[in-house]
Amino acid sequence: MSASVERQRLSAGDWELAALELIEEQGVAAVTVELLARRLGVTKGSFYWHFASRDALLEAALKRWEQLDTVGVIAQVDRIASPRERVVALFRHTSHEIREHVMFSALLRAMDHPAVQPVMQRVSQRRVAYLSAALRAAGLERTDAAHRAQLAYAAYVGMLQLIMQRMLPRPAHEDFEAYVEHVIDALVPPAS
Amino acid sequence: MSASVERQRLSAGDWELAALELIEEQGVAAVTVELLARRLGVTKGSFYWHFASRDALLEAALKRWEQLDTVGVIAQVDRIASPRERVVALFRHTSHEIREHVMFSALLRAMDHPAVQPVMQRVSQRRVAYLSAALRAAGLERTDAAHRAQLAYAAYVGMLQLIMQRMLPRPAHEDFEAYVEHVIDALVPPAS
DNA sequence: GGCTTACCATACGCAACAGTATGGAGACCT
DNA sequence: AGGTCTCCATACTGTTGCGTATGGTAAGCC
Repeated sequence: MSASVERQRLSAGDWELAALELIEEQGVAAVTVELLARRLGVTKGSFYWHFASRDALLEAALKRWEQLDTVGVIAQVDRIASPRERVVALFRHTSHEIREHVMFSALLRAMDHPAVQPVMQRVSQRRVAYLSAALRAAGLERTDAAHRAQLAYAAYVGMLQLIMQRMLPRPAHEDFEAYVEHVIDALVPPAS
Repeated sequence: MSASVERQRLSAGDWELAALELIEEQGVAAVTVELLARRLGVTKGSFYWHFASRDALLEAALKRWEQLDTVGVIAQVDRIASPRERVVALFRHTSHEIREHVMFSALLRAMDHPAVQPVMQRVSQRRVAYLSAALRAAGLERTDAAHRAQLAYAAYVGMLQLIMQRMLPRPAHEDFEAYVEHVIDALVPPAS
């Protein structure tokens, strides 16, 4: 089931990774100490040796996730020379990588939790700032780029919610492709 | 504090309204039987006379909310003759009414709950369908109108999340106004 | 004036979780 | 070989919140 099962002795990192897996599968609320312990084949006596509290685990796990996110998409797209193509590539890449969005959507549902909020805040502001800079490089002026970046990011977050939470029917593959092209057409400034 | 306080005998409707108030203030998770009873000046013995369970109350309250939502924005905007102006008015109205979004945002955070999901699904699909029809009347063809409606609604949902959950800094009034105009410019088709 | 109905109080049981106290077993040094 | 450190099991406490059982009281028939 999990890659980190079947070990005799655990480290704090093992608990963090198991927590991230569980968040991805069942959301933050499902991360209980005893369920995690069962999954790792130990009891909660072990957990409280590694962590002071459940919240301490969550913070550590989210810190780890934020680290991974920072070196994620941006690093891959950043080498594209043409500013406009860089933005387009960002949109397309975002639309096709499903896996990473599962985690993001799970965290989106847990914004109530005080440990989640600051992480999501930092991640979102970093992403919007990057997108805004890219749009400015692609020809928009400062405030337009900022507004367009917020609009695009809001559309991303919203569509993620709408589809993942089944508020809108999950579109067929080809229809979603057409939607993405529509979005690119509407939100990416034309080539200069 | 609440309008429904200071009554001797309660009806099921009083509990539903109190539940909606609580959801708006503190979210769905805060709706516990005993807290509600304290607010209404009674004990839980009363509650379980009116409702079979906490979930039954939630369903009844949400049903009531959905009713109110249906006759809400759409009815007010629908009388505007010009299709394009109707869409613009829809965008502007949505941007200025803050109060209603508080409830919507609270429900957005509770999509995990099985009673919330179908309500939000119906409401969202109804809104997207209306917006799509309006955009088509404003000159877009069928698939473009559908995609644009989804994009706009996703942007609404996403921006609501981003601001209400403090993932992005709450913009100054004038800056938000400029943002709304930017969105209208980007998403509403030009006058024919 | 008794009887029913509607609404509410009191006092439970129960399950889920967080967190604590304490001891034990193995690895590893010296 | 003895001691220490690390990791874990067991067995508790405490809280929160749902739901139930049962009795009480006021209002309205008859």
